[in-house]
Amino acid sequence: MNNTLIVLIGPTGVGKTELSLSIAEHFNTCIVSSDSRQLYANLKIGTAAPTPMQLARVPHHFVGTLKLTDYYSAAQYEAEALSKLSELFQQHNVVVLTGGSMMYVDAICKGIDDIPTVDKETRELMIRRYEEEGLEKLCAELKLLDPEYYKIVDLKNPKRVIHALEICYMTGKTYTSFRTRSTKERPFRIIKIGLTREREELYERINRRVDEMMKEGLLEEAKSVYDYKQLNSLNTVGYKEMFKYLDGEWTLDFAIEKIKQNSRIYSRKQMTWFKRDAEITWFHPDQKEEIMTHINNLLS
RNA sequence: GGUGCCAUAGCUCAGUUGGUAGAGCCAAGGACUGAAAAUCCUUGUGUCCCCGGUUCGAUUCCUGGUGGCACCA
Repeated sequence: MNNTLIVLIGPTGVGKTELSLSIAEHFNTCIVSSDSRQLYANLKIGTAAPTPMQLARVPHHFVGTLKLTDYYSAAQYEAEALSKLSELFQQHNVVVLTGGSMMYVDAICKGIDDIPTVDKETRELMIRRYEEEGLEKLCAELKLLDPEYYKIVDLKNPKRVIHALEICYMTGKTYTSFRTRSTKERPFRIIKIGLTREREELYERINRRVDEMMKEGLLEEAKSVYDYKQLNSLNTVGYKEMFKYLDGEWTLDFAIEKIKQNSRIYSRKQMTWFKRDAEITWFHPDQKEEIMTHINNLLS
């Protein structure tokens, strides 16, 4: 029997965690998380990370393993998660992967190009140049250094332009030369299950979950990491809004509304990404029977 | 009760020297390969409060009404 990775995806708040536990328990296996924020140990409440009780039910990987100050990226995740998977497949025929970080999921399923990691100095320099010289100047530079990528890159998106330039400067080669955009072969079979709900139903769940987070102490959690608020790990829905409140810019009620709103927007962005993936078979989270039948049909 | 001001997109408002209107927010759609819960892009027909009047033509000017706000009683 082939090793199989069951990939459970869907927008935030749809109900991935609970279903992933059921499936993992059914196959007596473990869960690999694909969530770029649940990775951080100090962001439990605001990222709706699995609770201690849930963690006790099924072994999880890549949950709460990072410090807020750690640098991390989708590529690092790809390497570490693949290595972890090959280890897990020695014990299990089936492993469950779940999470909402679209690029992390794709990094595992399709792989991403082998591009050097940008060092701290280069990134800081480029961010400073962006702030001092402006985006247009950097675009003009990219046009000279990598005309091919210049033609297709979103010239209004600073992160894309900056990253391409970082690679050009660090390697002396064009960013294009690293961009193969090819899909990598994986030594396991992948079954993609998408979870979805009616828009209204999903929004209600998201709104309710934010209220729950507040009751569980999201504000206290945000206070506890306030000193790190400028870090990328805290450029996260749930925390950035609480910081606005703590800084006196927003009222608490307004900040809570913004968390709900930004979570709703995030869920739509996730759906936009997942919609174009033809390999996903979609279900409502309540269709547990149908999902298990679907998986078992593919496994047999 | 009197006087003044206001009434335009789901919300906050701009504007039309009279030729039926546009910003921000919201919302929706999209992009996405080492910062991704990030970052970026696209999308605006609405009884211009209601009834009359003036006018070739009124959301715009005028009478009256309704609602809101302020001040005076």
